[in-house]
Amino acid sequence: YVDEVKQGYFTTTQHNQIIVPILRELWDYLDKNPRLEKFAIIHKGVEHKLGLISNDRERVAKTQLFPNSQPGLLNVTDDLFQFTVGTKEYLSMDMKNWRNQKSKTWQLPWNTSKIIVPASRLSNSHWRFAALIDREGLIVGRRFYAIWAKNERFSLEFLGALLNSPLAQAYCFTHSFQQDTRARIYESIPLPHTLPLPNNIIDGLVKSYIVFTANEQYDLALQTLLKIDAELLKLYELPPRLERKLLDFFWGHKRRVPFDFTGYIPPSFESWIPLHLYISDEYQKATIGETLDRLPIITNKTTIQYLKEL
DNA sequence: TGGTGCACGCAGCAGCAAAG
DNA sequence: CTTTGCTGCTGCGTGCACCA
Repeated sequence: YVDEVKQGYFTTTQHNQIIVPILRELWDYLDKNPRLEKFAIIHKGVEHKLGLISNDRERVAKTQLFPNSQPGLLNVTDDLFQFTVGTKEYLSMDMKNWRNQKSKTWQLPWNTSKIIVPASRLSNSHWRFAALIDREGLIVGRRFYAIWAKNERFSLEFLGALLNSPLAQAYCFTHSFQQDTRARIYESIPLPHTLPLPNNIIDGLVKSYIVFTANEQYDLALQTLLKIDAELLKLYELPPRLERKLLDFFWGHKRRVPFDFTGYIPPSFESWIPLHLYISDEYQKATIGETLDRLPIITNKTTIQYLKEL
């Protein structure tokens, strides 16, 4: 007998089960790409004294500003979405509440701009988490990680688009089996070989998306979000077949956004057209509502079920 | 300069709770 | 029962002091 795959093809879980990650072909294709850790530094949020959160949460977090406090996030809320968050709290900076007096996490530059991602998964679906762009200088508790860009040329809008993209989300889904997404999983998200310059098209689209969602213009927000994903995927230069496989991975899964988003190109649409061509073509001709009416009807249930199970 | 041991702070595990 | 999310706790890796 001859071994047909190398041992490295497999990954082990914490229970020593041997598994083959989903979308293995895609991750192999991106194996030589730079990883997030090369361009960004990630830290866990601050930690309070043992028992303090359970017994006296009011002492560390209030809904109103109070002396020696800073706006921030302590727990995940229902209105935490990709790019945006509704509910914010004010966290006490009082050293008496610190888990460790010498902790460096409290000294981090919280009042600077950064990306915030949750420490635990937000859903069991293929959309695992939501990345926020924080320009307010929020301080976060240990249920979150903060991500600072190492390079000035690396815009926060691009970083946010990258983390919220189907590629990063699929990567975390297929590489993490725990309740929590570990820092090293976020750090190892593959990046495109060539990064865009500041003020690129993605930056503008992300800024527009945030405005549209704030104004509850969800049709425009959905169109913009599709464009963000399309522009970002273009940078990876994936073979159309692989890009399509990645997008189909999300068909039927609810995305963490304040409107309905459950898929890209219907699986019954059989040609391997890249997303940017698919939406640009549709976008020229019609509004998104009309587009949805004109989408091909899914007829082959076996095919759909097969794609869902991939 | 390199080797060793130790202290400490954080990452992540175990287990709980709430909600459906 | 499952899903989602949280906190208490602790093993371990990092970094530093000390020594040759």
